[in-house]
Amino acid sequence: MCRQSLKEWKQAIDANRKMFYFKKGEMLCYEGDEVNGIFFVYSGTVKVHKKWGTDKELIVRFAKKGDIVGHRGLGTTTTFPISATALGPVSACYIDLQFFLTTLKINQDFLFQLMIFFADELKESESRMRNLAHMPVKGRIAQALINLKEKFGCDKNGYIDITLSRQDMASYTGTTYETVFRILTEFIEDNAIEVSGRNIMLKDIRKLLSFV
DNA sequence: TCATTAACCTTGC
DNA sequence: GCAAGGTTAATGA
Repeated sequence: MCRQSLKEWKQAIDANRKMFYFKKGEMLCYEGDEVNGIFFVYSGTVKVHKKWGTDKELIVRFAKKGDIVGHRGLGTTTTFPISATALGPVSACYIDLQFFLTTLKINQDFLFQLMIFFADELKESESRMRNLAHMPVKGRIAQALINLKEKFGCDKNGYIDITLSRQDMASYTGTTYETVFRILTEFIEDNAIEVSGRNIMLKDIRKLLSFV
């Protein structure tokens, strides 16, 4: 996006946006809800998840600052195919769908950026689907840890800059929390990672990659 | 601040 | 994967 169009876009957003603040555990949108707009995450982390069977959930992806949530309602369906839950305090900006669609028609650069975003997301989604289907659990968890580190980076102590419960890890990797716990223990014994509470530090990425 | 409760973690089977 | 027991976090008085 060029400077000018970004500036115009931001000004337009300021005129149309509504800021929303969510506490930990609060939901931005519910699967099946009518789509009236989309969210831009301003701060905090959001998990995007989907019901899987009757009571299981699968975490599709994590959205952080600057990411879009709810854009998949843009297609021919008029309801959200996913739910989104705040993992911590989140501020998000809600853009009216009509305004968003109008902007897409007018702002070519923005349209282009969005297309790139969709392409990247599709690529990641396809690779995750393949992994869930063919990779052993250990490989999936190793891959998930590497992905999370790439996406969220590390805090000042070297731990991955996202706090996930074992439950969330399990939902993200398509397994149960007991399995997550046991495999994390194996990784610790292998000296591949270090765990402090819910924080995880990757110590030996090459070792992790050997399971992928 | 403390007690109660709920959610989450860990472990053995 | 299930269930039990322990731990931590959240809530309300």
